[in-house]
Amino acid sequence: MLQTAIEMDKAAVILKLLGDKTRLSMLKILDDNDCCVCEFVEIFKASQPSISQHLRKLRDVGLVKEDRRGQWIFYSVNQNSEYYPFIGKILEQLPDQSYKLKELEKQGTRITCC
Amino acid sequence: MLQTAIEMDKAAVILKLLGDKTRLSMLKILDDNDCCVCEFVEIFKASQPSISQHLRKLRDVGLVKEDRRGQWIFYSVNQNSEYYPFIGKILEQLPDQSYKLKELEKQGTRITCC
DNA sequence: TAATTATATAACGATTTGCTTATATAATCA
DNA sequence: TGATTATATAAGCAAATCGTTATATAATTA
Repeated sequence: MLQTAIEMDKAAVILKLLGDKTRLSMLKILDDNDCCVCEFVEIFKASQPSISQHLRKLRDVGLVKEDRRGQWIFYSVNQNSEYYPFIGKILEQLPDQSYKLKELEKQGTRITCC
Repeated sequence: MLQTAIEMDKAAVILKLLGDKTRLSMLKILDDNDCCVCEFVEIFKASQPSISQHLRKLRDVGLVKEDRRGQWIFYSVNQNSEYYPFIGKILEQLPDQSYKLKELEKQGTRITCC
């Protein structure tokens, strides 16, 4: 094995977090783009608190970080996370989700909002 | 991407299954060895029904298969599963668990039982 | 054939999870 | 400054999860 293996316990915690459709898609999207909460609300047709709570879980283990820009808070993948190499190998096996952001742009929802 | 990406929904289901310390360790062990239920009971210091139920979940999605040999039922990773490439990339990042089987052998628990 | 061993399954309870509603905070705009 | 917009958080509830105990089934052994 090239890099140090992740501990079994920690791996299970991270995988459980990824074991939710919304959070998994979020991470896949964030791997390529910064994104704010209201965009996720639009993309997943979910409530704002629901999205916020998912993001909090990802942030609590350091997988994503937040960055306030004026009124908005943008989230991005934390590439310095000790888990980044681990989840990277998972995310790269998932289908590209960039069409979801393109849809927002088409709707004008991306620009209007953020 | 070289191989076809796994669907997002299916990936989340599989990751949730792997998001349990016992099941994750089981799969890592099974990736290298066949193993019977009583060995897992010994390895994880868990009850027999608990182990059986974990194995059932893995079997229900086709990640493992069973093979009765007399009194015992041996489990192994199902390499024909459509998810095998996906979980393979995860398992290869986990620390080797073969010492757990070696401990059983030292105790004589492996031979006695299976 | 009766007792034992290995495993599966069902029923139940405690805990966790993920959503909802309600409310608080922070930034912007009129 | 007051209203609006974006976000976070708390409380409560329903569903899912995971272990336990009890029991059933299948193979083996005495």
